[in-house]
Amino acid sequence: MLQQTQVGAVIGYFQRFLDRFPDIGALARASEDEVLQLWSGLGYYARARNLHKAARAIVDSPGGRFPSTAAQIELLPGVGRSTAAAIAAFCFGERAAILDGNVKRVLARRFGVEGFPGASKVEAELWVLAERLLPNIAAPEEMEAYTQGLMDLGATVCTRSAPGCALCPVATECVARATGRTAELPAPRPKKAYPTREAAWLLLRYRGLTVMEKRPAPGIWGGLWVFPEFGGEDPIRHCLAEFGCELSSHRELPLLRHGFTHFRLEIRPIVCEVVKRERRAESPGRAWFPLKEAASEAVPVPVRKLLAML
DNA sequence: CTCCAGGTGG
DNA sequence: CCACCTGGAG
Repeated sequence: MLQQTQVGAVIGYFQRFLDRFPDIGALARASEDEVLQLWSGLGYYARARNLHKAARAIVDSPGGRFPSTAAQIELLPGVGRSTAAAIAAFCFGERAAILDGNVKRVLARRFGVEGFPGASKVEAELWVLAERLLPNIAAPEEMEAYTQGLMDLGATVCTRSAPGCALCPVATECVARATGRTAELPAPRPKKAYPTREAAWLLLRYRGLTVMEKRPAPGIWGGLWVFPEFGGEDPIRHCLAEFGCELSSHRELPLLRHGFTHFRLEIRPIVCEVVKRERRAESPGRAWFPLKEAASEAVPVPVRKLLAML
């Protein structure tokens, strides 16, 4: 959950998640849809799908036990080099280097690493430094304090703005500090203009029900339920042809904007009042939900917002 | 409103 | 290299 997400946003999700899935077996036995329900609103839903897959992979593995080395842990879906190292260091005392966003900032400043962390060349340089800095431990227990200390240094002292250099244990050896460049290091992400996409969403209302469609994975909101999108001109004709629904009226709600990493989505919500629904087999991946319960399904934030307005 | 943080996988 | 989401800061 903490991959690409800050602690404050995670805590509530983490507690609800562990209440429902107290161990790997419980997670493995659950459906992907239920896992996504508990992840709904947290974003980056591939993490949830991967976590679920990882639980099943562990349960189905020969020993049925959680892998105990960084190299083995990294084979799990959704677990990369840094997360694998963090688990191995904290749980098994392995001498493995982590490199999360906070640590990258500490290293970039302390060693004066130029360039944007994320550029592959800079990334490689940071990994070399992270490995080289690992302490020569006498016992596995020592890895915890080192790893936690490094992460906390970045999270609480070597912060992005206004770092607390006066409190920093490595201030005297810090390149950024010595050259007065703590504000310039690490280099910011190169700016890039990103496009706006538009989408019209149909919010059908019929006897306290609404229809949603399951997005394919991978892709945006993969595995989540989203209002049907349509690109046509005429909601009345579209609803009849696609959903067998006769409308008495339809109205637009205010434009809803949602930002992604690489584009911005402008959602035009169209509330459609259905008076008559033709009986027909539901296509797979499309379902009617009671409006009152829809918000507890696996839905992304904009859908949640719109449900609150219905 | 805009900008930004934050790892993994393809 | 790019795709993937959201909330908080400014």
